[in-house]
Amino acid sequence: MGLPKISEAEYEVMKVIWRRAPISTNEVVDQLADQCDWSPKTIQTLLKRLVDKKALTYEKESRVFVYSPLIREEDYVSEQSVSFLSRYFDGDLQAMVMQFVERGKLSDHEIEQLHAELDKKRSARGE
Amino acid sequence: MGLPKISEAEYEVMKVIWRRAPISTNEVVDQLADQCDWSPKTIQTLLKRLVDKKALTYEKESRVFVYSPLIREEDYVSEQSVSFLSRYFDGDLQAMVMQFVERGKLSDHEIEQLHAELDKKRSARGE
DNA sequence: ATAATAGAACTACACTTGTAAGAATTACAG
DNA sequence: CTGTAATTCTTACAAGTGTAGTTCTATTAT
Repeated sequence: MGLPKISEAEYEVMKVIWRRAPISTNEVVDQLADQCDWSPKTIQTLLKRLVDKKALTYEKESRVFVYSPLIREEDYVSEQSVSFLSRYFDGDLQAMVMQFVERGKLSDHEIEQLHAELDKKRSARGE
Repeated sequence: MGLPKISEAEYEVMKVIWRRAPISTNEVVDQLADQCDWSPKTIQTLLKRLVDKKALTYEKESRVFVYSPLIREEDYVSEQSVSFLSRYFDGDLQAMVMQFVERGKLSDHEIEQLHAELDKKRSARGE
C-alpha cells in the first residue's frame, strides 16, 4: 500500500531501472537516449526525485551511483490499474474491455485470443 | 484527438456535468457535496478551469451559470484508456486483463462473465 | 431606487512536474 | 600533489494542480 506517486517522466526512468537494475546513472541516460530526448541533466533530476520518493535506492561505486528499484513493477502497475479502473470504469474491468470492443479497438483476432486465454484460466481454476 | 487534458479533481466535476447537464454551479456543488468535501470555491475554480480548457461551456440564466460538456465522456474515457494501456501494458489489453486474473483481482464469476460477453461479441461479428 | 446578497471574477499560494543550467566535489592521470 | 574531467548536488523557473479567500457585479427584495 501507499506506493510512491510516480510522474509520467519518472515512470519512463523506472522502466529502464526495472529492466536493467542495478544500473548506473550513465547507463540509464544511454538507455533513454533512444526513446526520449531528454538532456542528461533532466534524467539526473528524475533519478534524484525518484530516490527522494523512495522508489529507488542507490549504492556508490566509487564516484558513480548505481540504482536499484525499491518497488516492484508489477505492484506499481497493478496499483495504477486498479486506480485507473476505479476512476474511469467504476472498477469494472469488464466494462473497460467491452468499451474497447465496442469502439473497435480490438481486432477479431484479439478478441479470440483473449477469449481463449480466459478459457485456459477458467479450466485451470475449474479443476 | 487533442481532447483537453483534465486533471483528477476536474474529472470528478466533469462526471457530475456529464450525468446532469445542463446544470448550474450550485447544483454541481450539491452533487459533489456527498462525494468530496471541497469548498464551493474550489469547485467554482475547477469549473472555471474546465471552461478555459474548453471542456465545458455555460449559458447565463440571469445571474446563474448553467454548464454543459463540450466533450463526450466516452471519447474522453476512451482516450484515457488507450493512453493508460500504452503506458503500462505496451498497448496490450490482454496483458492487462491477464494481470488482473493473475493477481486474483477477478473472481471466477467475473471471469465467466467476461468470457461470456466476449462470446456474444464474437458470434455477433462472426456472422 | 437602493441596499443586501448571491454568484462570478480575480487573486493566492504551496506543491508537483517538465526541463534543465550552474556549482561543487572527487577520483584518477600524470 | 594537483589539474581535469566526470559526476553529483544545488538552484531555477514556468506551467499545472489542489485548495481556497477576497473583491466585484448584477439581481432581487423592499
